[in-house]
Amino acid sequence: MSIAPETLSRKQVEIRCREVKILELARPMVAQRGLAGLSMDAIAKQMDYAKGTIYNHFGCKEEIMLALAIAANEKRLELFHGAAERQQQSRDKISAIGIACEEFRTRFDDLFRIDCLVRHTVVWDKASEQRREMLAACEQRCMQLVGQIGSEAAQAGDLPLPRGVKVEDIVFGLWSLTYGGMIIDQSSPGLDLIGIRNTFTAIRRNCHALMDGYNWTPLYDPEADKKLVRNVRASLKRNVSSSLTLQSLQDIGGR
Amino acid sequence: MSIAPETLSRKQVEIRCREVKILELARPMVAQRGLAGLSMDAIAKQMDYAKGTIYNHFGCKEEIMLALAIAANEKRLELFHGAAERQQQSRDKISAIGIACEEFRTRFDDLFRIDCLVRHTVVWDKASEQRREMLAACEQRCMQLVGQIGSEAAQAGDLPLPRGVKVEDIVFGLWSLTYGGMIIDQSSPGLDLIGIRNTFTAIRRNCHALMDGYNWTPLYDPEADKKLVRNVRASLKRNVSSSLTLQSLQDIGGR
DNA sequence: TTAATTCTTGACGCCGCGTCATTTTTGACA
DNA sequence: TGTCAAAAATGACGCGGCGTCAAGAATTAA
Repeated sequence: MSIAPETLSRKQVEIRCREVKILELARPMVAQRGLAGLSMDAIAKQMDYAKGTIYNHFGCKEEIMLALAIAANEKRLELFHGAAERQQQSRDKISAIGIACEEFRTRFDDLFRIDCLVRHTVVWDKASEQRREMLAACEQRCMQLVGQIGSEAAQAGDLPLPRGVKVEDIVFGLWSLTYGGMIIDQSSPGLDLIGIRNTFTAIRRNCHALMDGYNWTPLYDPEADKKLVRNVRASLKRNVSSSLTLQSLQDIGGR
Repeated sequence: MSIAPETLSRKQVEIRCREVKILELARPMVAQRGLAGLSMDAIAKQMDYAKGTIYNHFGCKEEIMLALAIAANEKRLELFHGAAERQQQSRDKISAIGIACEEFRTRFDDLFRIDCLVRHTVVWDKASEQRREMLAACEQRCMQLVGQIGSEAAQAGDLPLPRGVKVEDIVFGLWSLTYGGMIIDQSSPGLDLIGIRNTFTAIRRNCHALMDGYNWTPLYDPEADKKLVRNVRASLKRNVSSSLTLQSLQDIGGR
Protein backbone atom coordinates (compact mmCIF):
# COMPACT_ATOMS: atom_id res chain seq x y z
CA MET A 1 0.00 0.00 0.00
CA SER A 2 2.56 2.53 1.12
CA ILE A 3 5.01 1.48 -1.57
CA ALA A 4 4.39 1.70 -5.27
CA PRO A 5 3.69 -1.81 -6.58
CA GLU A 6 6.72 -1.96 -8.85
CA THR A 7 9.25 -1.50 -6.06
CA LEU A 8 9.19 -4.41 -3.70
CA SER A 9 12.04 -4.39 -1.23
CA ARG A 10 14.11 -7.53 -0.98
CA LYS A 11 12.31 -8.45 2.20
CA GLN A 12 8.96 -8.08 0.58
CA VAL A 13 9.92 -10.36 -2.27
CA GLU A 14 11.05 -12.93 0.24
CA ILE A 15 7.71 -12.71 1.96
CA ARG A 16 5.77 -13.14 -1.22
CA CYS A 17 7.79 -16.23 -2.08
CA ARG A 18 7.14 -17.68 1.33
CA GLU A 19 3.45 -17.35 0.71
CA VAL A 20 3.76 -19.51 -2.37
CA LYS A 21 5.88 -22.01 -0.52
CA ILE A 22 3.29 -22.32 2.22
CA LEU A 23 0.60 -23.10 -0.29
CA GLU A 24 2.77 -25.66 -2.01
CA LEU A 25 3.30 -27.45 1.26
CA ALA A 26 -0.32 -27.19 2.27
CA ARG A 27 -1.71 -28.48 -1.00
CA PRO A 28 -0.97 -32.18 -0.60
CA MET A 29 -1.83 -32.06 3.08
CA VAL A 30 -5.32 -30.76 2.46
CA ALA A 31 -5.88 -32.96 -0.53
CA GLN A 32 -5.01 -36.11 1.36
CA ARG A 33 -6.51 -35.59 4.76
CA GLY A 34 -8.77 -32.60 4.52
CA LEU A 35 -8.82 -29.71 6.91
CA ALA A 36 -7.51 -31.91 9.68
CA GLY A 37 -4.58 -32.97 7.55
CA LEU A 38 -3.45 -29.41 7.19
CA SER A 39 -1.17 -28.71 10.14
CA MET A 40 0.24 -25.27 10.76
CA ASP A 41 2.93 -26.74 12.96
CA ALA A 42 3.95 -29.14 10.24
CA ILE A 43 4.19 -26.36 7.69
CA ALA A 44 6.27 -24.25 10.04
CA LYS A 45 8.58 -27.12 10.80
CA GLN A 46 9.04 -28.06 7.16
CA MET A 47 9.81 -24.49 6.23
CA ASP A 48 12.07 -23.89 9.19
CA TYR A 49 10.11 -20.93 10.38
CA ALA A 50 8.32 -20.33 13.63
CA LYS A 51 4.62 -20.91 13.65
CA GLY A 52 3.94 -17.27 14.31
CA THR A 53 5.50 -16.39 10.98
CA ILE A 54 3.07 -18.59 9.16
CA TYR A 55 0.27 -16.83 10.93
CA ASN A 56 1.60 -13.56 9.57
CA HIS A 57 0.59 -14.78 6.16
CA PHE A 58 -2.62 -16.63 6.86
CA GLY A 59 -4.82 -15.91 9.83
CA CYS A 60 -5.97 -19.51 10.15
CA LYS A 61 -5.94 -22.85 8.39
CA GLU A 62 -9.10 -22.02 6.55
CA GLU A 63 -7.48 -19.04 4.90
CA ILE A 64 -4.96 -21.36 3.31
CA MET A 65 -7.72 -23.57 2.02
CA LEU A 66 -9.47 -20.62 0.45
CA ALA A 67 -6.27 -19.37 -1.13
CA LEU A 68 -5.81 -22.75 -2.77
CA ALA A 69 -9.40 -22.86 -3.89
CA ILE A 70 -9.08 -19.44 -5.46
CA ALA A 71 -6.03 -20.52 -7.40
CA ALA A 72 -7.93 -23.61 -8.48
CA ASN A 73 -10.85 -21.60 -9.76
CA GLU A 74 -8.61 -19.26 -11.67
CA LYS A 75 -7.09 -22.25 -13.37
CA ARG A 76 -10.48 -23.65 -14.17
CA LEU A 77 -11.55 -20.39 -15.73
CA GLU A 78 -8.41 -20.42 -17.82
CA LEU A 79 -9.30 -23.88 -19.08
CA PHE A 80 -12.85 -22.76 -19.79
CA HIS A 81 -11.68 -19.88 -21.93
CA GLY A 82 -9.11 -21.97 -23.73
CA ALA A 83 -11.78 -24.51 -24.55
CA ALA A 84 -14.65 -22.26 -25.59
CA GLU A 85 -12.91 -19.61 -27.59
CA ARG A 86 -12.03 -21.76 -30.58
CA GLN A 87 -15.56 -23.02 -31.16
CA GLN A 88 -18.09 -21.47 -33.49
CA GLN A 89 -21.44 -22.99 -32.60
CA SER A 90 -23.00 -22.39 -29.20
CA ARG A 91 -23.51 -26.06 -28.51
CA ASP A 92 -19.91 -26.82 -29.32
CA LYS A 93 -18.79 -24.07 -26.99
CA ILE A 94 -20.76 -25.54 -24.14
CA SER A 95 -19.56 -29.03 -24.91
CA ALA A 96 -16.01 -27.76 -24.99
CA ILE A 97 -16.44 -26.34 -21.52
CA GLY A 98 -17.61 -29.73 -20.35
CA ILE A 99 -14.42 -31.19 -21.70
CA ALA A 100 -12.48 -28.48 -19.91
CA CYS A 101 -14.14 -29.66 -16.70
CA GLU A 102 -12.88 -33.16 -17.35
CA GLU A 103 -9.44 -31.82 -18.02
CA PHE A 104 -9.50 -29.87 -14.78
CA ARG A 105 -10.69 -32.90 -12.91
CA THR A 106 -7.87 -35.10 -14.18
CA ARG A 107 -5.06 -32.59 -14.08
CA PHE A 108 -5.89 -31.20 -10.68
CA ASP A 109 -7.39 -34.01 -8.72
CA ASP A 110 -6.20 -32.50 -5.48
CA LEU A 111 -7.57 -29.07 -6.21
CA PHE A 112 -10.89 -30.53 -7.17
CA ARG A 113 -11.09 -32.06 -3.72
CA ILE A 114 -10.05 -28.84 -2.06
CA ASP A 115 -12.62 -26.91 -4.00
CA CYS A 116 -15.29 -29.20 -2.58
CA LEU A 117 -14.06 -28.97 0.97
CA VAL A 118 -13.89 -25.22 0.95
CA ARG A 119 -17.61 -24.99 0.50
CA HIS A 120 -18.47 -26.48 3.85
CA THR A 121 -19.70 -24.02 6.43
CA VAL A 122 -16.96 -24.94 8.84
CA VAL A 123 -14.31 -23.73 6.45
CA TRP A 124 -16.26 -20.98 4.77
CA ASP A 125 -17.32 -19.24 7.96
CA LYS A 126 -13.87 -19.06 9.46
CA ALA A 127 -12.17 -17.52 6.46
CA SER A 128 -11.92 -13.77 6.00
CA GLU A 129 -14.61 -11.86 4.21
CA GLN A 130 -12.04 -10.65 1.75
CA ARG A 131 -10.96 -14.03 0.55
CA ARG A 132 -14.51 -15.33 0.48
CA GLU A 133 -15.45 -12.52 -1.84
CA MET A 134 -12.50 -13.32 -4.05
CA LEU A 135 -13.55 -16.93 -4.39
CA ALA A 136 -17.15 -15.99 -4.99
CA ALA A 137 -15.99 -13.63 -7.72
CA CYS A 138 -14.00 -16.39 -9.41
CA GLU A 139 -16.97 -18.66 -9.37
CA GLN A 140 -19.14 -15.89 -10.68
CA ARG A 141 -16.87 -15.38 -13.64
CA CYS A 142 -17.07 -19.07 -14.51
CA MET A 143 -20.84 -19.00 -14.34
CA GLN A 144 -21.07 -15.82 -16.35
CA LEU A 145 -19.03 -17.31 -19.14
CA VAL A 146 -21.29 -20.31 -19.35
CA GLY A 147 -24.41 -18.23 -18.93
CA GLN A 148 -23.35 -15.96 -21.73
CA ILE A 149 -22.95 -18.84 -24.12
CA GLY A 150 -26.43 -19.99 -23.19
CA SER A 151 -27.88 -16.56 -23.84
CA GLU A 152 -26.16 -16.36 -27.20
CA ALA A 153 -27.62 -19.73 -28.08
CA ALA A 154 -31.10 -18.59 -27.16
CA GLN A 155 -30.78 -15.39 -29.11
CA ALA A 156 -29.33 -17.11 -32.14
CA GLY A 157 -32.25 -19.52 -32.12
CA ASP A 158 -30.13 -22.58 -31.39
CA LEU A 159 -31.89 -23.08 -28.09
CA PRO A 160 -35.67 -22.64 -27.95
CA LEU A 161 -36.75 -21.94 -24.38
CA PRO A 162 -39.83 -23.82 -23.23
CA ARG A 163 -42.44 -21.92 -21.25
CA GLY A 164 -41.20 -21.37 -17.70
CA VAL A 165 -37.61 -22.36 -18.37
CA LYS A 166 -34.79 -19.85 -18.39
CA VAL A 167 -31.33 -20.16 -19.85
CA GLU A 168 -29.95 -20.22 -16.35
CA ASP A 169 -31.99 -23.27 -15.48
CA ILE A 170 -30.48 -25.21 -18.34
CA VAL A 171 -26.98 -24.10 -17.54
CA PHE A 172 -27.61 -25.11 -13.97
CA GLY A 173 -28.62 -28.52 -15.27
CA LEU A 174 -25.42 -29.02 -17.21
CA TRP A 175 -23.45 -27.90 -14.24
CA SER A 176 -25.26 -30.24 -11.86
CA LEU A 177 -24.81 -33.12 -14.22
CA THR A 178 -21.08 -32.58 -14.62
CA TYR A 179 -20.18 -31.58 -11.11
CA GLY A 180 -22.57 -34.05 -9.51
CA GLY A 181 -21.33 -36.88 -11.64
CA MET A 182 -17.76 -36.19 -10.66
CA ILE A 183 -18.60 -35.94 -7.00
CA ILE A 184 -20.45 -39.23 -7.09
CA ASP A 185 -17.62 -40.83 -8.99
CA GLN A 186 -15.18 -39.66 -6.40
CA SER A 187 -17.12 -40.50 -3.31
CA SER A 188 -19.41 -43.41 -3.95
CA PRO A 189 -17.98 -46.79 -3.22
CA GLY A 190 -18.84 -49.13 -5.99
CA LEU A 191 -20.10 -47.00 -8.83
CA ASP A 192 -18.68 -49.45 -11.30
CA LEU A 193 -20.40 -52.09 -9.26
CA ILE A 194 -23.61 -50.97 -10.90
CA GLY A 195 -21.89 -50.88 -14.25
CA ILE A 196 -20.38 -47.46 -14.91
CA ARG A 197 -16.97 -47.92 -16.45
CA ASN A 198 -15.96 -44.60 -17.87
CA THR A 199 -17.49 -41.81 -15.85
CA PHE A 200 -16.46 -39.01 -18.15
CA THR A 201 -18.01 -40.64 -21.17
CA ALA A 202 -21.22 -41.23 -19.28
CA ILE A 203 -21.36 -37.64 -18.06
CA ARG A 204 -20.69 -36.27 -21.49
CA ARG A 205 -23.33 -38.45 -23.06
CA ASN A 206 -25.85 -37.35 -20.45
CA CYS A 207 -25.09 -33.71 -21.05
CA HIS A 208 -25.85 -34.26 -24.69
CA ALA A 209 -29.10 -35.99 -23.85
CA LEU A 210 -30.05 -33.05 -21.67
CA MET A 211 -29.32 -30.61 -24.44
CA ASP A 212 -31.17 -32.78 -26.94
CA GLY A 213 -34.07 -32.80 -24.52
CA TYR A 214 -34.17 -29.02 -24.77
CA ASN A 215 -33.63 -29.17 -28.54
CA TRP A 216 -30.39 -27.31 -28.42
CA THR A 217 -29.25 -27.59 -32.04
CA PRO A 218 -27.38 -29.10 -33.68
CA LEU A 219 -28.52 -32.29 -31.99
CA TYR A 220 -26.09 -34.92 -30.78
CA ASP A 221 -23.96 -36.60 -33.42
CA PRO A 222 -21.55 -39.26 -32.13
CA GLU A 223 -18.96 -38.72 -34.83
CA ALA A 224 -18.89 -34.97 -34.54
CA ASP A 225 -18.63 -35.27 -30.77
CA LYS A 226 -15.71 -37.62 -30.96
CA LYS A 227 -13.91 -35.14 -33.15
CA LEU A 228 -14.71 -32.26 -30.84
CA VAL A 229 -13.40 -34.10 -27.82
CA ARG A 230 -10.13 -34.87 -29.55
CA ASN A 231 -9.69 -31.31 -30.73
CA VAL A 232 -10.47 -29.60 -27.48
CA ARG A 233 -8.28 -31.94 -25.46
CA ALA A 234 -5.36 -31.46 -27.80
CA SER A 235 -5.76 -27.71 -27.81
CA LEU A 236 -5.96 -27.53 -24.02
CA LYS A 237 -2.88 -29.64 -23.67
CA ARG A 238 -1.04 -27.32 -26.00
CA ASN A 239 -2.27 -24.02 -24.70
CA VAL A 240 -3.00 -24.24 -20.98
CA SER A 241 -0.22 -25.09 -18.58
CA SER A 242 -0.67 -27.41 -15.63
CA SER A 243 1.05 -25.23 -13.07
CA LEU A 244 -0.70 -22.84 -10.75
CA THR A 245 -0.39 -19.11 -11.03
CA LEU A 246 -1.09 -18.13 -7.44
CA GLN A 247 -1.57 -14.53 -8.45
CA SER A 248 -4.46 -14.18 -6.12
CA LEU A 249 -2.18 -13.86 -3.13
CA GLN A 250 -1.63 -10.17 -3.58
CA ASP A 251 -2.18 -7.92 -0.61
CA ILE A 252 -4.07 -10.11 1.80
CA GLY A 253 -2.22 -10.21 5.09
CA GLY A 254 -2.52 -12.55 8.05
CA ARG A 255 -3.29 -11.12 11.44
CA MET B 1 -24.72 -62.90 20.35
CA SER B 2 -24.77 -65.04 23.46
CA ILE B 3 -28.37 -64.22 24.28
CA ALA B 4 -31.38 -64.94 22.13
CA PRO B 5 -32.63 -61.69 20.60
CA GLU B 6 -35.99 -61.69 22.36
CA THR B 7 -34.52 -61.73 25.86
CA LEU B 8 -32.53 -58.61 26.50
CA SER B 9 -31.57 -58.16 30.11
CA ARG B 10 -32.50 -54.88 31.72
CA LYS B 11 -28.92 -53.76 31.43
CA GLN B 12 -28.79 -54.53 27.78
CA VAL B 13 -31.92 -52.53 27.09
CA GLU B 14 -30.38 -49.62 28.90
CA ILE B 15 -27.31 -49.89 26.73
CA ARG B 16 -29.27 -50.00 23.54
CA CYS B 17 -31.17 -46.87 24.56
CA ARG B 18 -27.96 -45.10 25.29
CA GLU B 19 -26.82 -45.77 21.80
CA VAL B 20 -29.86 -43.98 20.43
CA LYS B 21 -29.37 -41.12 22.82
CA ILE B 22 -25.78 -40.67 21.72
CA LEU B 23 -26.84 -40.41 18.11
CA GLU B 24 -29.56 -37.95 18.95
CA LEU B 25 -27.04 -35.72 20.64
CA ALA B 26 -24.48 -36.11 17.91
CA ARG B 27 -26.85 -35.36 15.08
CA PRO B 28 -27.10 -31.59 15.45
CA MET B 29 -23.43 -31.31 16.32
CA VAL B 30 -22.30 -32.95 13.10
CA ALA B 31 -24.87 -31.19 11.01
CA GLN B 32 -23.84 -27.77 12.22
CA ARG B 33 -20.09 -27.98 12.45
CA GLY B 34 -19.05 -31.14 10.72
CA LEU B 35 -16.70 -33.72 12.09
CA ALA B 36 -14.98 -31.09 14.21
CA GLY B 37 -18.30 -30.08 15.73
CA LEU B 38 -18.84 -33.57 17.03
CA SER B 39 -17.21 -33.71 20.45
CA MET B 40 -17.04 -36.91 22.40
CA ASP B 41 -16.43 -34.98 25.59
CA ALA B 42 -19.48 -32.86 24.96
CA ILE B 43 -21.64 -35.91 24.41
CA ALA B 44 -20.34 -37.54 27.56
CA LYS B 45 -20.94 -34.43 29.58
CA GLN B 46 -24.45 -33.91 28.26
CA MET B 47 -25.36 -37.51 28.98
CA ASP B 48 -23.73 -37.56 32.38
CA TYR B 49 -21.57 -40.51 31.54
CA ALA B 50 -17.83 -40.83 31.46
CA LYS B 51 -16.17 -40.55 28.11
CA GLY B 52 -15.00 -44.12 28.27
CA THR B 53 -18.58 -45.29 28.27
CA ILE B 54 -19.27 -43.51 25.02
CA TYR B 55 -16.26 -45.24 23.56
CA ASN B 56 -17.82 -48.55 24.53
CA HIS B 57 -20.49 -47.84 21.98
CA PHE B 58 -18.55 -46.17 19.20
CA GLY B 59 -14.86 -46.68 18.68
CA CYS B 60 -14.33 -43.18 17.34
CA LYS B 61 -16.16 -40.10 16.18
CA GLU B 62 -16.28 -41.38 12.66
CA GLU B 63 -18.27 -44.41 13.73
CA ILE B 64 -21.00 -42.12 14.97
CA MET B 65 -21.06 -40.31 11.67
CA LEU B 66 -21.44 -43.55 9.80
CA ALA B 67 -24.18 -44.73 12.10
CA LEU B 68 -26.11 -41.56 11.36
CA ALA B 69 -25.49 -41.87 7.66
CA ILE B 70 -26.77 -45.42 7.69
CA ALA B 71 -29.94 -44.35 9.41
CA ALA B 72 -30.29 -41.59 6.86
CA ASN B 73 -29.96 -43.96 3.95
CA GLU B 74 -32.48 -46.33 5.40
CA LYS B 75 -34.91 -43.48 5.64
CA ARG B 76 -34.21 -42.45 2.10
CA LEU B 77 -34.86 -45.94 0.85
CA GLU B 78 -38.14 -45.94 2.73
CA LEU B 79 -39.11 -42.73 0.95
CA PHE B 80 -38.07 -44.21 -2.38
CA HIS B 81 -40.27 -47.22 -1.92
CA GLY B 82 -43.17 -45.18 -0.69
CA ALA B 83 -42.92 -42.97 -3.75
CA ALA B 84 -42.36 -45.54 -6.47
CA GLU B 85 -44.73 -48.27 -5.49
CA ARG B 86 -47.94 -46.44 -6.29
CA GLN B 87 -46.98 -45.55 -9.84
CA GLN B 88 -47.77 -47.56 -12.94
CA GLN B 89 -45.57 -46.23 -15.70
CA SER B 90 -41.82 -46.50 -15.50
CA ARG B 91 -41.26 -42.83 -16.12
CA ASP B 92 -43.66 -41.91 -13.37
CA LYS B 93 -41.89 -44.25 -10.99
CA ILE B 94 -38.57 -42.59 -11.68
CA SER B 95 -40.07 -39.14 -11.38
CA ALA B 96 -41.65 -40.15 -8.10
CA ILE B 97 -38.26 -41.14 -6.78
CA GLY B 98 -36.95 -37.73 -7.73
CA ILE B 99 -39.70 -36.22 -5.68
CA ALA B 100 -38.78 -38.53 -2.82
CA CYS B 101 -35.27 -37.08 -3.02
CA GLU B 102 -36.68 -33.61 -2.62
CA GLU B 103 -38.72 -34.76 0.31
CA PHE B 104 -35.68 -36.30 1.93
CA ARG B 105 -33.70 -33.14 1.32
CA THR B 106 -36.27 -30.92 2.98
CA ARG B 107 -37.26 -33.17 5.83
CA PHE B 108 -33.75 -34.20 6.77
CA ASP B 109 -31.55 -31.27 5.94
CA ASP B 110 -29.09 -32.28 8.63
CA LEU B 111 -28.85 -35.88 7.50
CA PHE B 112 -28.33 -34.80 3.94
CA ARG B 113 -25.27 -32.87 5.09
CA ILE B 114 -24.03 -35.78 7.15
CA ASP B 115 -24.44 -38.14 4.24
CA CYS B 116 -22.16 -35.89 2.21
CA LEU B 117 -19.54 -35.57 4.91
CA VAL B 118 -19.34 -39.27 5.52
CA ARG B 119 -18.03 -39.84 2.04
CA HIS B 120 -14.80 -38.01 2.57
CA THR B 121 -11.76 -40.22 2.91
CA VAL B 122 -10.92 -38.81 6.30
CA VAL B 123 -14.15 -40.10 7.75
CA TRP B 124 -14.56 -43.17 5.63
CA ASP B 125 -11.11 -44.59 6.31
CA LYS B 126 -11.33 -44.31 10.06
CA ALA B 127 -14.64 -46.08 10.44
CA SER B 128 -14.87 -49.82 10.93
CA GLU B 129 -15.09 -52.14 7.98
CA GLN B 130 -18.34 -53.44 9.31
CA ARG B 131 -20.16 -50.17 9.33
CA ARG B 132 -18.73 -49.15 5.99
CA GLU B 133 -20.14 -52.29 4.47
CA MET B 134 -23.49 -51.55 6.03
CA LEU B 135 -23.60 -48.12 4.50
CA ALA B 136 -22.44 -49.40 1.14
CA ALA B 137 -25.21 -51.98 1.27
CA CYS B 138 -27.83 -49.31 1.95
CA GLU B 139 -26.61 -47.27 -0.95
CA GLN B 140 -26.60 -50.35 -3.12
CA ARG B 141 -30.21 -51.04 -2.33
CA CYS B 142 -31.16 -47.51 -3.35
CA MET B 143 -29.33 -47.86 -6.62
CA GLN B 144 -30.75 -51.26 -7.32
CA LEU B 145 -34.27 -49.99 -6.90
CA VAL B 146 -33.68 -47.21 -9.40
CA GLY B 147 -31.72 -49.44 -11.74
CA GLN B 148 -34.53 -51.96 -11.73
CA ILE B 149 -37.05 -49.38 -12.79
CA GLY B 150 -34.73 -48.40 -15.61
CA SER B 151 -34.39 -51.97 -16.77
CA GLU B 152 -38.16 -52.45 -16.69
CA ALA B 153 -38.53 -49.35 -18.80
CA ALA B 154 -36.06 -50.61 -21.34
CA GLN B 155 -37.68 -53.99 -21.53
CA ALA B 156 -41.18 -52.56 -21.80
CA GLY B 157 -40.02 -50.40 -24.68
CA ASP B 158 -40.56 -47.12 -22.84
CA LEU B 159 -36.86 -46.37 -23.03
CA PRO B 160 -35.00 -47.08 -26.26
CA LEU B 161 -31.30 -47.42 -25.57
CA PRO B 162 -29.03 -45.64 -28.04
CA ARG B 163 -25.95 -47.47 -29.25
CA GLY B 164 -23.31 -47.49 -26.52
CA VAL B 165 -25.60 -46.32 -23.73
CA LYS B 166 -26.69 -48.58 -20.91
CA VAL B 167 -29.58 -48.17 -18.51
CA GLU B 168 -27.08 -47.59 -15.76
CA ASP B 169 -25.62 -44.61 -17.57
CA ILE B 170 -28.99 -42.93 -17.73
CA VAL B 171 -29.79 -43.68 -14.13
CA PHE B 172 -26.39 -42.29 -13.23
CA GLY B 173 -27.36 -39.14 -15.12
CA LEU B 174 -30.57 -38.64 -13.20
CA TRP B 175 -28.74 -39.24 -9.98
CA SER B 176 -25.98 -36.77 -10.86
CA LEU B 177 -28.51 -34.18 -11.84
CA THR B 178 -30.50 -34.48 -8.65
CA TYR B 179 -27.71 -34.96 -6.16
CA GLY B 180 -25.40 -32.51 -7.90
CA GLY B 181 -28.08 -29.88 -8.09
CA MET B 182 -28.76 -30.16 -4.39
CA ILE B 183 -25.09 -30.02 -3.51
CA ILE B 184 -24.60 -26.91 -5.59
CA ASP B 185 -27.68 -25.35 -4.10
CA GLN B 186 -26.38 -26.00 -0.65
CA SER B 187 -22.82 -24.92 -1.12
CA SER B 188 -22.58 -22.31 -3.81
CA PRO B 189 -22.87 -18.77 -2.60
CA GLY B 190 -25.12 -16.85 -4.91
CA LEU B 191 -26.90 -19.43 -7.00
CA ASP B 192 -29.91 -17.20 -7.13
CA LEU B 193 -27.51 -14.47 -8.09
CA ILE B 194 -27.46 -16.02 -11.53
CA GLY B 195 -31.19 -16.40 -11.47
CA ILE B 196 -32.21 -19.73 -9.98
CA ARG B 197 -35.15 -19.19 -7.69
CA ASN B 198 -36.61 -22.59 -6.99
CA THR B 199 -33.90 -25.21 -7.13
CA PHE B 200 -36.21 -28.19 -6.89
CA THR B 201 -38.32 -27.07 -9.80
CA ALA B 202 -35.24 -26.49 -11.89
CA ILE B 203 -33.81 -29.90 -11.05
CA ARG B 204 -37.07 -31.64 -11.77
CA ARG B 205 -37.45 -29.87 -15.09
CA ASN B 206 -33.90 -30.82 -16.03
CA CYS B 207 -34.50 -34.46 -15.18
CA HIS B 208 -37.42 -34.42 -17.53
CA ALA B 209 -35.35 -32.84 -20.26
CA LEU B 210 -32.75 -35.56 -19.77
CA MET B 211 -35.38 -38.26 -20.05
CA ASP B 212 -36.91 -36.57 -23.06
CA GLY B 213 -33.45 -36.47 -24.59
CA TYR B 214 -33.35 -40.24 -24.32
CA ASN B 215 -36.95 -40.52 -25.53
CA TRP B 216 -38.16 -42.09 -22.35
CA THR B 217 -41.92 -42.18 -22.97
CA PRO B 218 -44.36 -40.75 -22.22
CA LEU B 219 -42.56 -37.47 -22.87
CA TYR B 220 -42.80 -34.54 -20.51
CA ASP B 221 -46.22 -33.02 -19.98
CA PRO B 222 -46.36 -30.06 -17.58
CA GLU B 223 -49.90 -30.73 -16.42
CA ALA B 224 -49.39 -34.40 -15.77
CA ASP B 225 -46.17 -33.62 -13.92
CA LYS B 226 -47.84 -31.08 -11.69
CA LYS B 227 -50.40 -33.67 -10.74
CA LEU B 228 -47.77 -36.30 -10.08
CA VAL B 229 -45.82 -34.01 -7.80
CA ARG B 230 -48.90 -33.21 -5.77
CA ASN B 231 -49.89 -36.83 -5.45
CA VAL B 232 -46.51 -38.18 -4.49
CA ARG B 233 -45.87 -35.47 -1.95
CA ALA B 234 -49.22 -35.99 -0.32
CA SER B 235 -48.78 -39.73 -0.21
CA LEU B 236 -45.31 -39.47 1.31
CA LYS B 237 -46.54 -37.10 3.94
CA ARG B 238 -49.27 -39.53 4.83
CA ASN B 239 -47.29 -42.74 4.73
CA VAL B 240 -43.68 -42.12 5.69
CA SER B 241 -42.85 -40.76 9.11
CA SER B 242 -40.21 -38.14 9.72
CA SER B 243 -38.54 -39.85 12.63
CA LEU B 244 -35.52 -42.07 12.39
CA THR B 245 -35.63 -45.76 12.98
CA LEU B 246 -32.04 -46.35 14.08
CA GLN B 247 -32.46 -50.07 13.66
CA SER B 248 -29.05 -50.35 12.17
CA LEU B 249 -27.42 -50.12 15.57
CA GLN B 250 -27.79 -53.77 16.32
CA ASP B 251 -24.74 -55.67 17.37
CA ILE B 252 -21.90 -53.35 16.52
CA GLY B 253 -19.86 -52.68 19.59
CA GLY B 254 -17.24 -50.06 20.31
CA ARG B 255 -13.83 -51.21 21.45
C1' DT C 1 -22.51 -65.54 49.37
C1' DT C 2 -18.90 -65.51 46.38
C1' DA C 3 -16.35 -65.60 42.21
C1' DA C 4 -16.14 -64.25 37.50
C1' DT C 5 -17.44 -61.30 34.17
C1' DT C 6 -18.91 -57.21 32.37
C1' DC C 7 -19.33 -52.31 32.56
C1' DT C 8 -17.87 -47.64 34.10
C1' DT C 9 -14.81 -44.19 35.35
C1' DG C 10 -11.77 -40.23 34.77
C1' DA C 11 -7.01 -39.01 34.96
C1' DC C 12 -3.48 -39.16 31.59
C1' DG C 13 -0.58 -38.50 27.38
C1' DC C 14 -0.65 -36.51 23.24
C1' DC C 15 -1.48 -33.39 19.54
C1' DG C 16 -2.57 -29.14 17.29
C1' DC C 17 -4.49 -24.47 17.13
C1' DG C 18 -3.97 -19.67 17.77
C1' DT C 19 -1.85 -15.91 20.98
C1' DC C 20 1.31 -12.52 22.40
C1' DA C 21 5.13 -10.64 25.01
C1' DT C 22 9.72 -10.55 23.77
C1' DT C 23 13.56 -10.39 20.73
C1' DT C 24 15.57 -9.63 16.19
C1' DT C 25 15.86 -7.51 11.77
C1' DT C 26 15.17 -3.82 8.66
C1' DG C 27 15.82 0.49 6.52
C1' DA C 28 15.16 5.64 6.79
C1' DC C 29 17.74 9.34 8.16
C1' DA C 30 21.51 11.91 10.23
C1' DT D 1 28.64 4.57 9.92
C1' DG D 2 25.49 4.95 13.93
C1' DT D 3 20.65 5.61 15.74
C1' DC D 4 16.13 4.39 16.33
C1' DA D 5 11.34 3.48 15.29
C1' DA D 6 8.69 0.31 12.75
C1' DA D 7 8.18 -4.28 10.96
C1' DA D 8 8.91 -9.09 11.32
C1' DA D 9 10.06 -13.42 13.68
C1' DT D 10 10.02 -16.26 17.62
C1' DG D 11 8.34 -20.02 20.54
C1' DA D 12 6.47 -20.90 25.14
C1' DC D 13 1.88 -20.97 26.66
C1' DG D 14 -3.13 -21.85 27.38
C1' DC D 15 -6.71 -24.32 25.79
C1' DG D 16 -9.54 -27.92 24.12
C1' DG D 17 -10.31 -32.37 22.27
C1' DC D 18 -9.15 -37.36 21.16
C1' DG D 19 -8.47 -41.94 22.54
C1' DT D 20 -6.38 -45.10 26.33
C1' DC D 21 -6.23 -47.90 30.25
C1' DA D 22 -5.67 -49.38 34.94
C1' DA D 23 -8.50 -49.42 38.73
C1' DG D 24 -12.92 -49.68 40.72
C1' DA D 25 -18.15 -50.68 40.65
C1' DA D 26 -22.00 -53.35 39.18
C1' DT D 27 -24.04 -57.44 37.44
C1' DT D 28 -24.61 -62.16 36.73
C1' DA D 29 -23.86 -67.07 37.48
C1' DA D 30 -23.07 -70.63 40.52
